[in-house]
Amino acid sequence: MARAVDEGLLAAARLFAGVGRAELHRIAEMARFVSRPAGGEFFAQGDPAAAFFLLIEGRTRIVQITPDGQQVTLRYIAPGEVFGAVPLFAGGPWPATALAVVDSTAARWSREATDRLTAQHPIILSNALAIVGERVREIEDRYRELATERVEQRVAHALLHLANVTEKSPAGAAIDFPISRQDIAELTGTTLHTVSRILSAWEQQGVIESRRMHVRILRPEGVRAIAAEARPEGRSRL
Amino acid sequence: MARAVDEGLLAAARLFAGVGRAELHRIAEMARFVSRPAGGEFFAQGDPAAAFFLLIEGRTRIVQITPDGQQVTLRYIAPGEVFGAVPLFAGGPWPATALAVVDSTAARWSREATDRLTAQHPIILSNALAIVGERVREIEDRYRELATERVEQRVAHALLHLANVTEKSPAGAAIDFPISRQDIAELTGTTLHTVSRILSAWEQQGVIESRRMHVRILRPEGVRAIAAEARPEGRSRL
DNA sequence: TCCTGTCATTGACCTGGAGCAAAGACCTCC
DNA sequence: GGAGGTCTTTGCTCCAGGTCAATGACAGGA
Repeated sequence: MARAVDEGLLAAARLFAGVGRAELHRIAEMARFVSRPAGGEFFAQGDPAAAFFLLIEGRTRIVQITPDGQQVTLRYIAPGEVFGAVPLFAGGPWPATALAVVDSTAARWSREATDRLTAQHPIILSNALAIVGERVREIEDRYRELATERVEQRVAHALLHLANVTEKSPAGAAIDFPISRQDIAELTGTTLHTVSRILSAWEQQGVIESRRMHVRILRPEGVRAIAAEARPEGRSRL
Repeated sequence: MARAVDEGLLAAARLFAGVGRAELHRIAEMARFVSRPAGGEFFAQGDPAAAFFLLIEGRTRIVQITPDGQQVTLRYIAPGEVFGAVPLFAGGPWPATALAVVDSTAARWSREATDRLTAQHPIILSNALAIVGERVREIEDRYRELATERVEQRVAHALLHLANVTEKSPAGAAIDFPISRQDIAELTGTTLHTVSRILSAWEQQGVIESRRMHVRILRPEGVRAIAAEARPEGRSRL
């Protein structure tokens, strides 16, 4: 069990950009460690927001649960990313639940620690603003996708994002954590059945490779083409 | 033509909460006025973000335009609300366009003015963080709606929001600016045809009253009932 | 008053993808 | 190895809502 935060990770985190090495050490000491097994939760929708987290290891997803039990995944968190900060700053209860996808460990700063942090290092406040601003942009993009694109395109976008496929990417990229059809459906606003059909089709075309709880992109440019696809006729048929 | 910002409005704006009266005066002087006729734009998607705005008068909407020309409305801005701030803090170009719905006037602070502002009044930074945080929450809620609710419910939610219907509301509430079926469609991720059919039905049931470019809610509780309406059965596991 | 442009309504049709159901394919633990 | 649980695949059906098309209702300008 880790006793001290890896300061390298802290230094790499955008939130702490501009903070000195020595200060970083003190900041690290203000954090508490929290570990959750796969499926466990760091915080639950409805509980009062009383801390923010920095994921150290593992993978976590932020999920909203509707009154009738449907789950909507807002985002996946990778190590080095901050989560839970928005509700802390905006006030009110957690609007969503943070679920560990695999065994995960996070550093946790309480509200009091956060207050001291921002008071002593105003730079953190502007960093946070930039980070949250970027989050707004991302979610707005996802909103636009959901409003205008067809399921197939949204799934393509999601896979590219989850597999960290960028402009300059290698030939193949795998999603490096277990993910089910259901998970992808909750992330793209569709059903596991539709996701299954889509992935089957793509696998037959050879653009991806997929086993249970696992997806690997074989031809990123193929997936990217589907994601960008405007509305060419007659290519449906899954 | 207004020469000086109404300081009352500034004082009321959350962004400046906690700033002294005298300081407020100085802040007001740092602003430039911008007026746009109905249909005009304050900034355009793709241009570099170089300022943030506070709407003084009128009504403005933030719209994203997709590569194939579809428009998606992200939000409507009422007087007293800040817009354009997120891209300014997050960096990069405007991710959307700000269109005046009716003749509108805004106060505009340049990037330089903003830098001075936040340097002199760190409180503004935390206010901004809270505001942006709330924006995240709103857009996430809209995202969840789009992913899980049917068109009719989304339109109901949109009308309630645009007409400022709250828990404790009067019997009837009108949307106090001109709005077309197309506008509502762009806000709810559907088509003007579907909106037209829905509004016609509601009008026949007497829950709303609607003329060209105009919608009035007659029975808020009726609209709210539609907004809350659970999906036809579908008891999920869990 | 008519003309023209914008907005709204409605009917008819079609389809993407949700819902349902049943049958594999794996995985883990006795 | 077998049993039971969890994923996945796939065929079939169905319908909400998108698309197409035509008509109607206003409004402002000349």
